[in-house]
Amino acid sequence: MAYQSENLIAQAREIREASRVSQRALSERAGLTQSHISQIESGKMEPGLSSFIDLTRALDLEVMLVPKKLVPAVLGLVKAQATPDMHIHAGQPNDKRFARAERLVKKMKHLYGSSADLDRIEDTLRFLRRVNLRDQEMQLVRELIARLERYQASAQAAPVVRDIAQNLQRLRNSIAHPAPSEPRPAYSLDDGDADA
Amino acid sequence: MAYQSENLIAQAREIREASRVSQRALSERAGLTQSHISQIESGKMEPGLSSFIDLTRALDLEVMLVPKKLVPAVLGLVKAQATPDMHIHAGQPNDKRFARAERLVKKMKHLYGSSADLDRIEDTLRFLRRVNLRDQEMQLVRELIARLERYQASAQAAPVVRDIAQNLQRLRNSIAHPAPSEPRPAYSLDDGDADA
DNA sequence: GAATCCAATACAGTATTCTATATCACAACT
DNA sequence: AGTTGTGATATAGAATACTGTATTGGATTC
Repeated sequence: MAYQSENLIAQAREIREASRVSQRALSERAGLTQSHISQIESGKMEPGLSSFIDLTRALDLEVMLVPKKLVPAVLGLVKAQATPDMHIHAGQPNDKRFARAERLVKKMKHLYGSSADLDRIEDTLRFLRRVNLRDQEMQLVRELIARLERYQASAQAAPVVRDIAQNLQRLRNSIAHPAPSEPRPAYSLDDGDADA
Repeated sequence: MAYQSENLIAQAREIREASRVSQRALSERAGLTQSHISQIESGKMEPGLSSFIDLTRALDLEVMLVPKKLVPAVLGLVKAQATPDMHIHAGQPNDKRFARAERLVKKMKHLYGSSADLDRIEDTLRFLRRVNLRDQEMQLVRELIARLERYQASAQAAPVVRDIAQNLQRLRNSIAHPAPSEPRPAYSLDDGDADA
């Protein structure tokens, strides 16, 4: 099931990982079991409010209620403080990034001939561009694009390109088919979409 | 009961009352039952995280994760903007609309058994919810949902459901596989995190 | 006094969380 | 090869969230 809470949970997970706390260590501090935390983080179960609070408190976080209107302000506040030595130049808006990436792919197709992998990348980029990506997801995309740029002219570009294509597609699938729980109907093929 | 969540819940209740929204009205917008809300507010039961989020979102609030250190700052920010008379738009935000629709589908699956069409609708809704829809597109979705609500119990629901599923899927495909490269309004709502 | 709208409460049934314990596969390091 | 730490998973059972529906008593307003 696609839950409304996945953002919050993903955030908590990121912070846990960033602070190098293992699920086990956290479980002791928060008073939950490791298995429980694993299932929550992997989206296999939806925590109760109090479990979630326990979890976040153990990470030195507070759950707060903020008027929608103020969300950007708070976000700014938190972000400013959170990464004092993180040099993520927030410069380029995502949209431009995608535009550049698509141009790059086009150029590669033109130079080295088109391939199934390049086609896949192009297609997936076009898709991802339209979606609201979480920071974490955007980060992944950024990395993949950077890698593509780095290896574009390399001799062994082929396997790298394939890997990038696979990663992008995986991300895409995780967004397009976010439901891990339903008994998958037989008609749903593993990879592509049912679209036609 | 006296749990960690007492505060948050009390806060939510205060805001509900300040906005003069009855439990019943809120229950409809949040997709919970009035009885449920009453028990939550009176501390007789601890809501799940997602129930709580549904609740707060219906009150135009966001649940956010804030480093303990920054809590006073955020508190100040929120309080400064304190609500002289906050009232809630009658217009349902899209998010709520989707939540309701998904809930409806779930109910239908439960009542009449799940079908390929219902699965498809569920899947597609989950997808569309994540995407930036243009006004025109959102309008279509709204109409389709309204139709689903109207026909949910009808005798000839089946063909209607199928038609709705088809329409939704077509919309989805047009987004996932845009024919030409198209610009999109880059608009990032509430997804924020402090990245590691 | 009747009619509303409100919140609280009850109750039956289902679905899910949550605990506790254990295991597995995969790393990294000795 | 063995040890250790990681996260993912399995299973079984107790607890409880959640739905739906319905009723209650209180406060209003006509």
